[in-house]
Amino acid sequence: MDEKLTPRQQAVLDAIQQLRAAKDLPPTLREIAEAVGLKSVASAKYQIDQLKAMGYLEQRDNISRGISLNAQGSAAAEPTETASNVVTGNFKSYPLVGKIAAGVPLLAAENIDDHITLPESLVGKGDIFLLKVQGESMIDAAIMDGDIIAVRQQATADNNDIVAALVDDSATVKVFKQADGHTWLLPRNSAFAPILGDHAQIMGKVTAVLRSI
Amino acid sequence: MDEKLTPRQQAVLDAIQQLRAAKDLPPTLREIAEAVGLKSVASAKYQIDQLKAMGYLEQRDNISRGISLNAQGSAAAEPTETASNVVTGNFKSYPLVGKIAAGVPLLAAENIDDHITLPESLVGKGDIFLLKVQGESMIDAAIMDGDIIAVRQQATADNNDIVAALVDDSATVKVFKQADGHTWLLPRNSAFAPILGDHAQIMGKVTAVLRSI
DNA sequence: TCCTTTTTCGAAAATCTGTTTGGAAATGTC
DNA sequence: GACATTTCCAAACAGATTTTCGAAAAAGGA
Repeated sequence: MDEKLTPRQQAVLDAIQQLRAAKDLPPTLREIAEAVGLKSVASAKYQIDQLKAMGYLEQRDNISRGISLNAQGSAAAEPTETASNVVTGNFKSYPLVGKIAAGVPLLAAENIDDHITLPESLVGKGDIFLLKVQGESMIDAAIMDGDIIAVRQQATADNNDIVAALVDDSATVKVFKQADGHTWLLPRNSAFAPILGDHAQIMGKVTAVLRSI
Repeated sequence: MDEKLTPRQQAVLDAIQQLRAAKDLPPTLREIAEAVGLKSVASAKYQIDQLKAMGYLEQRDNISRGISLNAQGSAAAEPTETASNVVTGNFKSYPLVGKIAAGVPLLAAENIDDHITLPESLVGKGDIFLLKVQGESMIDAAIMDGDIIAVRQQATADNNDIVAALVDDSATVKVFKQADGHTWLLPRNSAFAPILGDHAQIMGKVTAVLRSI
């Protein structure tokens, strides 16, 4: 791969920068083609693909206006093939559920304290909400008081999954276990006792743990 | 038209701001709907139309991602008063440091495996890099093998800070302690022994812990 | 010239995104 | 309850945007 930029490539980069500044939005392929004098979007895409391979810019798949210039166009910043691509992943805004009001749907407005935007790759796919952990009952599973956990909503779980459950209208985080026809919610702290979870409502499975120190 | 914002309207404004910050792109109606828990794009459009009529935002016709917050809508810039403020912060792309090559600056390209974009409020301010934890030596501090930690670069630390340090060209995470004129790096796992850290290089202080399950 | 590589093009396909529509559900008022 | 208003929904639609494909044109090299 050649290190130098062709005039056309330079023009494309300039056009992207200019269009982005003008409208405060990254341009579409059509807009780029028009600005540079290419008559087909496919030609614009060809140029974009080249520049992407050289590391000058990034483009998110199948997302409109997903082109972003790479800060330093240094071709030295060859994209490492081994690198998992967490960067260009999707971001979503997840609700942080606070005190849970009895008899109210979990994600009702009155239950939601806040929204936090996180990369989907961190918390996983599905219907995710966030919960702030109270207490030390899961300390041996490396979940501390004050941690924020991501929970994927599901009505049941597999044995040994870490789940969030509603017991007597308060949320708790425990290990899910079914045995002898009963459901148990096990703490991961020898100072706490298992809870019989037959009447608990499983809110979902814990998919991520976040902690600010 | 009422001047006050309903909770939903506030959530929509917050979501727009967060999503825009996270991806550096205005969100689509579907992304907004998903973020605030609306199940139909039409509902999101309804909210957008309301806010547009109230002057909180503008939308360019028939162009993708054409939503822009109105500066005047300072009400939008302010996070909900009741909401804890993990949200509205800036988003930055942080380098994930992999294997550390001896004699090479920490953040040289060859040390960096990937970049992950996260809210600054989660990892804190300063020069932050990410590190994947290897081993169980900090399990009693709720840091597991495979966790990703955020490290704020600093040459020294206070007693009992959790730090990342370079010992014999390999990175380790320990508790920092100075006593008797010596620097100690203490594990948080009774199966491991303290390390004399007089010749270790402190890389920085751990400011956040992330774990995907 | 002959051949290879690079670049462009047009058209169709696939996907994403905004809009419209009619109705249902929730909420508030009388 | 009856009624109006607000909010939400699902589906269909139309326009916008990216992707793919084959082929042609342009550019270089031996």
